[in-house]
Amino acid sequence: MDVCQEKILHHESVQKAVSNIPDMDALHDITSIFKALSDPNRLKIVIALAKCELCVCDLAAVCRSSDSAVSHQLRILRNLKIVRYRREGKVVYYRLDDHHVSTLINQTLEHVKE
Amino acid sequence: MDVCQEKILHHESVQKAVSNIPDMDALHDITSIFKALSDPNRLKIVIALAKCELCVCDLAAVCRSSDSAVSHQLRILRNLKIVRYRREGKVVYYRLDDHHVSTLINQTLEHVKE
DNA sequence: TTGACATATGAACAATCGTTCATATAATTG
DNA sequence: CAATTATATGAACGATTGTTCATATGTCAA
Repeated sequence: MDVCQEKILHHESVQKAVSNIPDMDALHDITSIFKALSDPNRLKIVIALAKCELCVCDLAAVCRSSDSAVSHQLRILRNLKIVRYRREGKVVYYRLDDHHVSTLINQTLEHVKE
Repeated sequence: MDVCQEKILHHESVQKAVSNIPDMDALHDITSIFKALSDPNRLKIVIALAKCELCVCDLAAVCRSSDSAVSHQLRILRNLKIVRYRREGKVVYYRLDDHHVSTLINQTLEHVKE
């Protein structure tokens, strides 16, 4: 696949567009967040946690999904630093970590309400 | 899979969280947008189009990808009403359609710059 | 220590995704 | 008309995803 000599119809516009594209690392960070929020159950989890902290079985109830499935999804959200957790005895409580995600979610919910 | 009688530790919090979860249709709409933006090439396309309209081969250059691949991605964005297009002779110009997506993208780019 | 409970995790599987390649369509040019 | 250019699309393929099931870990209570 050779894409270096690609034909371009509007060089100036392309150059301007390219200069506005974030670097690979930033791009990866953004798409990771969007991918995390593109699964219905993960989105439900994040929306739920935007209100208050909840434990795993609470979140399973919110998602109407199994504890195991939710735990798997929480690991993904944890790895992306979207959620934090604290253990209290047998129960593990999750809450949102990144405030960017909170505002992103709240803005999105506002848009949907329109 | 029986999830109706799921154990719940914090009934009140769960109830509050559930009442805040958008209905299935809205949920599907939101996750579709996020999924669209979770692919690096589609994100590049949308970021590029946030600045000005571009034709398919311009976008292929921006993504450093093939015309065909970009065309496939544009169809997805078209179906989600994220982009619009207009034909001018042989050339098809794309631009962002939904202003929600524009603001979402611009806000996200702002966050990344922090 | 044993049992019960809450959560985590690895393997496996079907389903979905994004690309490539070949081909089709649409518009322009000669 | 035929040739060329720009874009679209269907089929096929490997890669990734989200779930389930079985099992492991961690904590408490008896």
